[in-house]
Amino acid sequence: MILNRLHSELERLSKSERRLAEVILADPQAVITASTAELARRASVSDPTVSRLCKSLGISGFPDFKVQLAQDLARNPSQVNPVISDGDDTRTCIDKLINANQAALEHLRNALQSDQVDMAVEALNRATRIEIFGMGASAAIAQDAQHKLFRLGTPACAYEDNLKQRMVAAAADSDSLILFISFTGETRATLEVARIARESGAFVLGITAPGSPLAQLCDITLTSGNALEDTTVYIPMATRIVILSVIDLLCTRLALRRQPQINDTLQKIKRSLHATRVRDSS
Amino acid sequence: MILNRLHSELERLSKSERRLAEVILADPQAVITASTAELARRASVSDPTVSRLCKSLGISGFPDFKVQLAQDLARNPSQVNPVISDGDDTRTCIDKLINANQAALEHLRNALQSDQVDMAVEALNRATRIEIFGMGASAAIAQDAQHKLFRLGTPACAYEDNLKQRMVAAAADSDSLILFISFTGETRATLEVARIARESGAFVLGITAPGSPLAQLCDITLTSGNALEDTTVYIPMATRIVILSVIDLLCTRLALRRQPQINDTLQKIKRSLHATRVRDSS
DNA sequence: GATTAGAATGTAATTTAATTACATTTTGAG
DNA sequence: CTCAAAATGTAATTAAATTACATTCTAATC
Repeated sequence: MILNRLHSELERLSKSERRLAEVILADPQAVITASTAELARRASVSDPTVSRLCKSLGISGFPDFKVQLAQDLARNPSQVNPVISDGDDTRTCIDKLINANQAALEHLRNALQSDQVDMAVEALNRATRIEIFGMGASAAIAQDAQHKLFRLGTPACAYEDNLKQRMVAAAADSDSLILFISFTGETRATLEVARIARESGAFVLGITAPGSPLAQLCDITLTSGNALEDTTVYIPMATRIVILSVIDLLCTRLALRRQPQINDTLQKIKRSLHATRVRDSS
Repeated sequence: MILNRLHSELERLSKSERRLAEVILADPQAVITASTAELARRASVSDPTVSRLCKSLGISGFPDFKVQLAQDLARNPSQVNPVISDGDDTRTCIDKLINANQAALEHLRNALQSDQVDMAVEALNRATRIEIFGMGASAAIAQDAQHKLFRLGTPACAYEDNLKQRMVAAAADSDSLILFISFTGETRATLEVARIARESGAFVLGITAPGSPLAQLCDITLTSGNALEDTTVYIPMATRIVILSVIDLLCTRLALRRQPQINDTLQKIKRSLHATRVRDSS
């Protein structure tokens, strides 16, 4: 999302460039039909400033900028200011929230690397036992993951309690896979458990912030959507949706991977999940 | 849709223009980064032909054409069949899954009625105690809801166990609000608990299928996204995202409602949730 | 089958838009 | 207060797109 980047980099920009950015943010729709000169005039800056701003965003030039912006606007039609403010009525809140969540998913689309996903699925497939660790807000997600994974044939269990996590991590072996769910990947307690997990020889899979201390300890890391934090559209919920979607993807791939012989595997998944939904009432 | 028009008017066009149109249709994505000259060369026609084609479509010129095309492509993300099938590679899976989830949110945007939301928030605000009931897959969601709600000042507790739910429902009074999370709203066990809840005089709020037996027992019902089931893009995960988003919306509104005196309430929410995320490690 | 009007297309010129190069101004450190 | 570095604007240049015009093709008529 170009507009998000513009907003989050407002600080970084110089006076004229910021003025320009503000004009763009104020009415993005108008930009896609404008020329360099028009836009420059509207922001009371010179033409080259427009080019420069594009360059500083890593875009080759203004025409390209327009095209990218057009695409973004098409995806998020109601690009209202994504930050919820006090005076917003309920309808506005609904729209902003949904926009933010959709944007989060769009972010995920780009952030996910299919080879990483493949490797994670391969590891999940090999494991004879799957342990899932999530604390605080991630505990609910871990529980959700357990629900999905253990239906796919491998014993899976979620642990919220740090002490239990330690014990489970210590008891794990190379047949185990331990899935860490941690938004920031910086919690001390979680890091210690991860170290224990490594020593035990288990495969360590992280859904966390790439580059974080926790990620360093993982065999494979998939994004927790932490990059969304820098974004104006950041809403705590958004990252949860990102993590849930990642887990969903892993389960879907694993299911496909495990039953390649049956042509319409997905029907099976669907049916099984459908049954789930009805029987135990989701 | 420019591409559709291009396709349907192929007949009408002259030889060179048709050749050009075919090249565009063959790889529209490539067009939005190309220049007139590039595109002309690829179709073995002259530069002006490109301009002419745009004009004959009623578009002012090639740059405008590119912008419109970019928007179209962004809106129809590669027209993939949304149902995941056996042969799909990982990338396709990712795209389909994200598309489905985005569509689910779009559905929610239309399904949510702001007056219903307002009434639910009002009820949440009045309650001195909030109980949250979810079974099976909804248990994780209930836990998540507890996490969010109890930070807003009212004691909130999630129960997965049906027996505990019965006891809590029986013990509730008119100061209590009981939130039922049930995708279908048809589970017998849940219905019985709901009846007990009504008798106790508690306010009964349901996130479930409108019109379902459970919904009949609720004072207010918000959608669980059940209508998505009928849709081709239906993916189990999608409804979970719908329910989570509904809960998120309720919490956001409640937070705004409770602290109207402070101008930038959201900053507070943000900060509080930010703190949450860091402190207890999400 | 030749001739010619009209459409289609390409070539070259022109215009327009965008970017680069350079000069001037502003900003902030010492 | 001075100076260096950054920021910004002006003017020149380049690149892109379009228009004007010439040529070629098409097909209808004699």
